[in-house]
Amino acid sequence: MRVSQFFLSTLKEAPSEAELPSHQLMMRAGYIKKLASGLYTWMPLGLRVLRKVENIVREEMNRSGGIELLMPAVQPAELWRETGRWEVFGPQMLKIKDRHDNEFCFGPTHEEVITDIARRDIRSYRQLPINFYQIQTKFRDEVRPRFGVMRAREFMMKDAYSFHADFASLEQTYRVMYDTYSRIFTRLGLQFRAVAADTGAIGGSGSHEFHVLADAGEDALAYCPDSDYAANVELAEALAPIAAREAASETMKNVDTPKQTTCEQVAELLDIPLQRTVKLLALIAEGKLNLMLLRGDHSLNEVKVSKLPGLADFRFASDEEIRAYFNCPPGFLGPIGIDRSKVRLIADRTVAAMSDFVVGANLPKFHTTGVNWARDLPEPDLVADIRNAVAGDPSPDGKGTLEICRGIEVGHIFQLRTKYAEALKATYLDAEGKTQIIEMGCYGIGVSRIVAAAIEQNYDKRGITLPAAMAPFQLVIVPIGMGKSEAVRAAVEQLYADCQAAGIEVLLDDRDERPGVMFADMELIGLPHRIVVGDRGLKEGNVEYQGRRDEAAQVVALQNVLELVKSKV
RNA sequence: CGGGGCGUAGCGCAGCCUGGUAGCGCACUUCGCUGGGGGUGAAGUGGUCGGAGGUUCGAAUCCUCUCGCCCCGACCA
Repeated sequence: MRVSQFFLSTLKEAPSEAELPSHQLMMRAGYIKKLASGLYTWMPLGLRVLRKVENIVREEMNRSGGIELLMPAVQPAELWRETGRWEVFGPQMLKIKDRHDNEFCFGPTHEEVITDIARRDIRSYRQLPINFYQIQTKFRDEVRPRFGVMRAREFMMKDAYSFHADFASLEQTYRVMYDTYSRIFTRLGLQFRAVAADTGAIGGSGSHEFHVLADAGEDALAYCPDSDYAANVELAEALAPIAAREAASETMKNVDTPKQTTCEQVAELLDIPLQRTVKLLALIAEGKLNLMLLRGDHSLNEVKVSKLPGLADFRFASDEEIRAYFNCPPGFLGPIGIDRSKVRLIADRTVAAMSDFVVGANLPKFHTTGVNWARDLPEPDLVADIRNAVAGDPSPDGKGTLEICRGIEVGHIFQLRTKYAEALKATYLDAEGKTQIIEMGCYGIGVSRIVAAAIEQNYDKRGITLPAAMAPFQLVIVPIGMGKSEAVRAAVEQLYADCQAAGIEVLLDDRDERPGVMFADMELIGLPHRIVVGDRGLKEGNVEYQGRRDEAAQVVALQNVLELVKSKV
């Protein structure tokens, strides 16, 4: 491709709305253009990258026995009412009406449609297992779209759905998909991690997320460097870091904390580590008050809390409710001397193992120090894992301590079991001629998000440094003074033709711009290899080669450069 | 949904407080010089100042409403 016949639109300054490096660079490099909030055009250059990702995903899916099809983006409401998700999915689903006033949605996902296909066309166990997939535009009306195509409303997704006669078959395909996803992200050249995930509302027995590792990631991941344990912190089990409760050594006393309402402030005033304080959170569930006790430096995990008995539909108590129950403002709440017949005390495992701790006195402007379980207050009504795991916690597999890193979720695989098949009555006849419910799995990859995530992981001060597998072109030829030097022109034209003949995706910057302009543009858009041809080197029969991530260029004989590039791409 | 901020040329911004008929940098067009890291000179193109209504002799500027965009938060005491 010649730049003069392509469409480049680079910017020196990023639009002010872009915050993340990947978003800024995608805008500056002219990969994408925004149409409206969460809606982006993939410009020619960006589309080439998107297609690279798409093709790798397709190749690997096909290699693993996936069968591609394409379902409609617009789906009838009727189908969603059958599974009850028309209401459940909520405002994230874009609902539309046709001219006859019939209701539809722009598909946020395709379990209903694919299961409808399965119930119509799958009749026998002989047709199972089967794994359908598609690569298609989805629409989810996000509360807050942000970071460009990272969290857009309209996005490209690969979604696969497998159907099985029994759970063992589902588990087998699930493992195949796990391996397929690992191969896809490896081929793309990304640093990633597969983590155990919460199955959430979708249900089912198994689920893994695939994350591209990046500081800007919206998810926190807990992993053990000494083993293969890895989980989303939402799910990671938090063990008590303290082996056993130590004996009480301090006497309990109230201290003045006139303005100190947070653990941080109290710890600072008393000049003690935050790890010796305990904070209380008042939750209301089933009309009852629950006090959650967490160490001062820990944070509540709402997913874990909602799984405790009687707390499925909890909410945080309001200030007014707290005052009514405790006759004390929030910030000074304490567990001592409260009516335990009305309030349930739920302690995190860590808190249950603490001694001589500091907690609110349940008295305005006072905290209590030297508090000990049993001696000063009855043991908790329930000891449970209610916090987010933190770095330094013991790994749940007992093989070391946890580290925390951040990731961008780019893939998610689920064992759906029979949830949708039951609702939509998707059945088959087994070998005995008996009707059975079909087992299902589903497997998603955020194709467009991968592009943003990859750039988030691969950029420098000059621009994008995408892995070769995703780069829009493999090689750029930059001629210096092409318009003036016939020797340069002849050399680059020959080289360009030779590269094309060799099957290299080559871009020729034939704009006859000043060198700095061309270098800057080509570095910005992220091409892995560059050959510079100028009169200066050509006199000696030389050109320059430089990899996008190389410190400096190397001089190469013109006659050898094609071989060099062939060995690199 | 709550809070904050911003809408002026393709992009980045100034002007608004204190009303007087719109400006800067980049980009773009033409010509010249230049020619290995976003060079330079000259001459240009491009904006109903997000929209509607109001106040005023006069509104980008003041008032009201509205639309859009961005950020933070969504109960962690």
